[in-house]
Amino acid sequence: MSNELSKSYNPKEFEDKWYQYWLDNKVFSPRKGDKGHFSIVIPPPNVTSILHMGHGLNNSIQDILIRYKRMSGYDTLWVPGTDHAGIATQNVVEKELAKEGKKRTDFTREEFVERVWVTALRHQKSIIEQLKKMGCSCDWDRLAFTFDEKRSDAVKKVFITLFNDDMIYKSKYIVNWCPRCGTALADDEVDHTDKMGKLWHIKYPIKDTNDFIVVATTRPETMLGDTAVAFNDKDKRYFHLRDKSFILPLANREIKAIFDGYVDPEFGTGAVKVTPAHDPNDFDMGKRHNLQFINILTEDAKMNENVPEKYRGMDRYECRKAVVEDLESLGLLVKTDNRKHNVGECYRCKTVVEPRFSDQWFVRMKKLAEPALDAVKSGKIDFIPKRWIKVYYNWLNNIKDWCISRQLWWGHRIPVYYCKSCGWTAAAYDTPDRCPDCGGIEFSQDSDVLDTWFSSWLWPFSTLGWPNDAEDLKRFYPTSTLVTGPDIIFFWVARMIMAGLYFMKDIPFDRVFFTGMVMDIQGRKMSKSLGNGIDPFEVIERHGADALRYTMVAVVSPNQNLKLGFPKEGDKNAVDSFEIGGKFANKIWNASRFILSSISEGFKEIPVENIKNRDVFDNWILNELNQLCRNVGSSLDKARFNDAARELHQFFWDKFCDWYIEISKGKIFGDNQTVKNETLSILIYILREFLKLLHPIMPFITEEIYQKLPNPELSISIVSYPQYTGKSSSKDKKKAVKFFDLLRLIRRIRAENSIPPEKKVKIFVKSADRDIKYFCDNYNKQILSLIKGEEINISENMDKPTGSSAGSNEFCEIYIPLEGLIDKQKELEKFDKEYKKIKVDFDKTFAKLNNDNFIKNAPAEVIEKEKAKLEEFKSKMVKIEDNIKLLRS
RNA sequence: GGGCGGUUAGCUCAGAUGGGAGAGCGAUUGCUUGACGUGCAAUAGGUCAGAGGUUCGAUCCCUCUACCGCCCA
Repeated sequence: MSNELSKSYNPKEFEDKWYQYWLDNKVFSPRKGDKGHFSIVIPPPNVTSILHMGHGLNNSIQDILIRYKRMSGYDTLWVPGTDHAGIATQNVVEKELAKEGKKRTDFTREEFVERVWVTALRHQKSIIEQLKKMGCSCDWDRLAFTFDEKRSDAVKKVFITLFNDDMIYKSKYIVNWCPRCGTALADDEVDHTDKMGKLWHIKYPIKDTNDFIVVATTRPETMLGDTAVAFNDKDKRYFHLRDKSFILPLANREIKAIFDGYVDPEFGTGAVKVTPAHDPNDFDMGKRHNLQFINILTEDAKMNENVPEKYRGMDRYECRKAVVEDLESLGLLVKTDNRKHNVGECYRCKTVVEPRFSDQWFVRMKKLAEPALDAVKSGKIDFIPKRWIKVYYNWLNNIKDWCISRQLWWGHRIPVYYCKSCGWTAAAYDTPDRCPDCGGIEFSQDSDVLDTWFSSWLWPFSTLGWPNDAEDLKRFYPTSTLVTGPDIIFFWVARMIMAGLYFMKDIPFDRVFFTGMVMDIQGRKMSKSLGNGIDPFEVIERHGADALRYTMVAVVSPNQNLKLGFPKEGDKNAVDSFEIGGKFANKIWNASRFILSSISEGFKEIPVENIKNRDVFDNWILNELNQLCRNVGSSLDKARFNDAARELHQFFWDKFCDWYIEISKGKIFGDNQTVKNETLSILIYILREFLKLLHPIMPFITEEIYQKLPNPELSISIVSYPQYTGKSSSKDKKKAVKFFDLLRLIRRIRAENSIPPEKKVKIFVKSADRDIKYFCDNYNKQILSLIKGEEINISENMDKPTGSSAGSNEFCEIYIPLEGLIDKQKELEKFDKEYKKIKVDFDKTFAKLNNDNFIKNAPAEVIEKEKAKLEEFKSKMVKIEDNIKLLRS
């Protein structure tokens, strides 16, 4: 038959083919249904480079949700897109230019931006290809970019609205400044790490005395910008200095003493130098005490004209060295300690940030934060895992205004215009025609651009057509689940909730699923500098996209980061985490191959409900499938992806392949044509339903096989997801398990006695159990083939044949005559060990049941269960005792 | 300094509402078994970090300690 599968699983042969097929048949387009909508907006990957493993995980999960909901009959939309990533992308291009020996400033702003566009679009193209390779079922007709025309309109609209609502203001403020990027950074764009540094203790002479005060600092060069020395306002030790001033060494300026609650009297001498233009705390004190703000650094962190001539033009670290040397030669350096202190670094380029006093734009956050807090507190938005809620609360409760201006070229230009004649300022879509104040006609636009997050916080509605009254907006907003990393809970998640509530008057999504972070096998973050990243596309190359997807979802746990290993070319010892998925795919492939190859010409599938003569195993596997439908569905509903993956794996491998297919062989290779057709029909049915259940996780292999089964529909992607029928019977389950236990017991005896496989053995079963007897009589052929037996005899009463090895379980005893091959001593040891093991359990249960308090307090059903356990242990023990007696006699 | 997580088999991790410790990988042993050696069968391996407490009963709840990680100042 033409429907046979090729000999081995080779995903390359069909993955691309099916993706194209899905596109051609518009499988990913929304379909109106009666179940309402389910929509996801992709966390837009940065166009700084191609995708990494974090994206692999994140997008696999989104696709699983989308495909699951699509099959479940929802009107489903997954909006794809990318992020222009202001600083990051500009940095990438600047690095490219540096390789050519050029700088950004060698170009005009327009030329440079043009150049960034080229890079951005190139990366966007790769990202889209990669998402397709992974099988992501995005609706590509709705592709968005945070910096495209539609999103730019949304950004302008939002800025202008907030500006007019007095929610945006411009102010001189001390911001985190990255001297390499030449721009301000938001608080959360600064990474803080503890680093070993030095604490210098410096003498500041007190004016008109021979006395001095000692201050300590980790950044001595900033002293050139000092404008005060501060003490705690309750520190009596220094009250006598209240009206004194100090001579600032090196600069020889006079600075005054201030008293402020901020100063910790326990720290050092209790005296602190104050540099209002270069330290955020000092900035606050400077404002409180009306100090002078002296900026001593240029934009690239060199000393400027406000320091003594000697130091001008020096880099901040060079200057630090010079200052320390000079202080030392003047005898003003008291001592130098080693000290751990906290250093802020630019999250994009790792340069140490410098607090800088400058003009910046801010959004007032308080008013936005409150409803955002309520949305989560009231449960309108749910977080998975829940613990992130606390982190979210904590941030919103301590919210600070958001610095949104960036001194970059790549980004949304701030839509603020200044009248060149009178300074009149307004936010507008385009350059105003005429100044309403002075009638002037010349304007300049603010040169700064907006923080990237100022466009991404609009993503859930800007992608659906806002600010237009778009159809998509009505149909898909609010979106359903957001899948993202907890590292951007402040940057992005919280702000999207604020923007949604402010502009749409509704939450942007009702559930946020936070993924774990992808780590290398040693538990370190994957990073370019460590070179420990795994390229998802190398994994696809080796194992296929299905294996990648399955593995990540199987390995992930809702609370935990995930560790993944993947050997580089030629490295044979390294762990390959993705084998899990590869092996599973291979198993599915081969089992399917077996089933398909058993279909002969002219076979007609019989609907399962029409098969009347189902046996114990048919009923058992159908019931297991029904349970599987329930478990997988509920796991996916709860976003417990690893549970779903495990359940599917267990069902298919341990139940379907190991038992059902094996047992069915006896039937499909038998003479009874009706039994053969019916069994094959059940095999096909189970396989097909399983493929549907698995499809959201492994879309390609499931489509490939599904299409080869009889009567496929257009695509497995759009058939209904199998549902739990509500009915389940455990009757045949108990019987089937009894059968499996019987075979396991026989196999164990064989294995323990190292009986060679070619040796066919006679088996004697002593049992009064009706089911056991039934199986021995009716499944003789299957049993003998599954355990390599010659014949099987069953009787309620029999003596143990001499020279036989024995084993027992709750329901039966098994004897296998071995004609003197058995080692009596070994046999005794085996029973002894087994007996001791059960005895421990027995004693525990026995003690429990003899504890009055237990009987008095424990629920009846628990007591019943314990009693049943006791009986079970007892019966096992008796059987083992009998065997021991026989051996000894 | 404040907060949040983690500590379960050699490794990676599961273990809803407390009631007989699990999976995958790895290890050991034996297998060209009518699809699969990316396989089959069997076996071994755990004071559930430590110490208290609550309870008839604790891997699970509470307190403290140790170590590891993350976030915020």
